[in-house]
Amino acid sequence: MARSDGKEIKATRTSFAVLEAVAELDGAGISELARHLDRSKGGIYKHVHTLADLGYLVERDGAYRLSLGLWSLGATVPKRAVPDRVESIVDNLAASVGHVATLVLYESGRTIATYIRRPTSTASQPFREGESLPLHATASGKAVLAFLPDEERNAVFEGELDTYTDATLTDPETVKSTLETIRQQRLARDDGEYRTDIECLAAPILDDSGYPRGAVGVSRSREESGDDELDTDASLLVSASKSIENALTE
Amino acid sequence: MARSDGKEIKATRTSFAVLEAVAELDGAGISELARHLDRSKGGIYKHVHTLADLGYLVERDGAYRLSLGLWSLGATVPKRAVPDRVESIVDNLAASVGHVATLVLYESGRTIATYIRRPTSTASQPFREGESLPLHATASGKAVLAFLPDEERNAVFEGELDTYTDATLTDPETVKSTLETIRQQRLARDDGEYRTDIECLAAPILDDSGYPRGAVGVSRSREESGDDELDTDASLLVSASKSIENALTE
DNA sequence: AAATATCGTTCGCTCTGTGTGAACAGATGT
DNA sequence: ACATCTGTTCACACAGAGCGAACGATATTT
Repeated sequence: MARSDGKEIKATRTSFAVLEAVAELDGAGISELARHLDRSKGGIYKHVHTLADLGYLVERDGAYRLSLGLWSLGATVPKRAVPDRVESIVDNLAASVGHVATLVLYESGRTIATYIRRPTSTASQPFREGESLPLHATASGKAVLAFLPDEERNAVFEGELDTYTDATLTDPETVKSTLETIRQQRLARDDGEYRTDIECLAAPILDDSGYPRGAVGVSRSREESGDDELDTDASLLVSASKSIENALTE
Repeated sequence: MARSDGKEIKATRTSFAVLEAVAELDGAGISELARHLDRSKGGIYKHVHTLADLGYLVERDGAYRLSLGLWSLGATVPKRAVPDRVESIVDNLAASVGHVATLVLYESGRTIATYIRRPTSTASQPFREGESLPLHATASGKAVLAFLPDEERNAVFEGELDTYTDATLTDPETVKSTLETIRQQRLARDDGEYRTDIECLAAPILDDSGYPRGAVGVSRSREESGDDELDTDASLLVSASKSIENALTE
C-alpha cells in the first residue's frame, strides 16, 4: 500500500497512524480506529494490543488513550532543546512586556510551542506546550516562514492552508506578500489569525547560516492591547531573539 | 523471536525498542543501535529511516535523536490527566510547606512525575517532569506500592531492585516491612534513597476502590530540613492528597 | 421479548515485507 | 599505506502483517 521503497517498515507507519488517530480522536475503540484509518479490524486489533502491551496505549472504559509512558518517552526532548539560559531569556521577556511569552521551535515542516511563560500564574495561555502550530497563521510561524529556504517554504504552500478563524489568511499570495516586510523588520505579526482576539508579535531565531530554528513571540488578548506599547514590545522582542540566537549557538 | 502470540506486531516492538534505545543512549547512530539491540544493521537502518521520515527521529551530526514531534504527540496526555483544580492543590501545597511539591501518577507498573511545582522559581528540582521513577526507592513510589493489589505489588519484587544511592533499599523484605506502616499512616518517607541528600514525604492518592492512582510528595534537601516542621508538612500533605482524591473522582 | 446493530476477539489464509548477512563506498584514524 | 569505522544497498527466505469472515457478548431498537 502507498509507495513502498522496500527500505521502509510499513507496520511502523501503521502503528504510528494508530497513535496519531488516538490523539486526534482523543480516545477511541478498535472499530472506530479501523474505520478512521480504513483498515481491517483484525489488523488494527493487533497493533492496538501491541501498543497497549508496550505501555504506550492504555484502555479505560473501552476506549484506548495515549499513555503517560508515551509522554514520558519524549519528555526529555524539550529540556534538551531549550537550555536553562534560554528559558531565562523568555522568562525575562514575559516579565518586561507583561504578556505571555512563547518559544517556538521549527522542526521538519512544522513549528512546536516548546516553552511558554506567563507573566502571572493567572494569565491565560494562547496555546499549550507541545502544541503544533501552523506556519501561515501565527506570528511565530510567519517569522520562521520568512527565513526558510525557498524550496522548504514552497512546500508549505503546496498543501491547503487551513482556516482557524475569520481572520486566517488562506491565500498563498497574500501570505507571501507579507514575508518581505517580515524579513526586513525581523518581526512578524498576527492579528487573531489563529485564535480569535489574540494578537501576537514574533521575531525569528536564526542560526549561523541564517536558517530559522524557531521564533520567540509575545501574545496578548486584544482588550489588553494599547498600541502605544507596541513599539516597546517589539524592540524588547527583537533583542530577546538575538540573545536566544547567541545562547543557542553557544 | 521471543514468544510470538501471533496477535502481536513484532515490527512495532522493534521500532519502539529503537526509540527507547535512542532515548537511553541520548542520541545514537545506526551501527550503535544495531549493536545495542543485537539486531542486524540493515534491519535497524530501515526502522530508523522510517521513524525519521515520520518525523519522530531527527538526525544531527550523524546521530539520531528523539524529535520534538514525538514529544508533541504525547504532550496532551499530562494536561488531560491533571485537571487545573488538581494543579492548584499542588501549587498551594508547595506554597504552604515552602518546598518542592510533586504529583506522581501510577501507570502500568511505574510511577511518572507528572506535575512539579517549585515554591520559588529558583528552587532546584529533584526530578524532571515526565521522569519515570522507581517504585521502591522514592517516597511516592512506596506510597503507591503499599496500596497496590498483592499480585501487582509482587510483580515489582520479582525483578532486581535497582540501586540509585548508598541509601537505596534493594532487599525486597526490607522494603515490604515498611509498607504496613505506610498503609496505616497514609504516609511514606524516603531519605536520600533515590537522590543523595534529598528527603521526601509522600501520601497516596486512591480511587473509590482503594486502588492507588498515584501520590503527592514534598521534597527538600537535607540542609533545609528542620525536624520540627515535619509534622506540619505531613498533615498538610495528607490533606492535600485527600483533596486530590476528591478532585479526581469529580 | 425479539430483533438488530455494534462491539472486541479469534481464526485461517495469502502474499507482502521484515529481518538477516554479506558486500559496498566513503570517512576517519593509525 | 592500511585497518576500521561508518551508513547504505542488495538478494533471499521465512515469518508474520493484513484481510475478511465468523464468533459470542452487549447495547440499542422495534
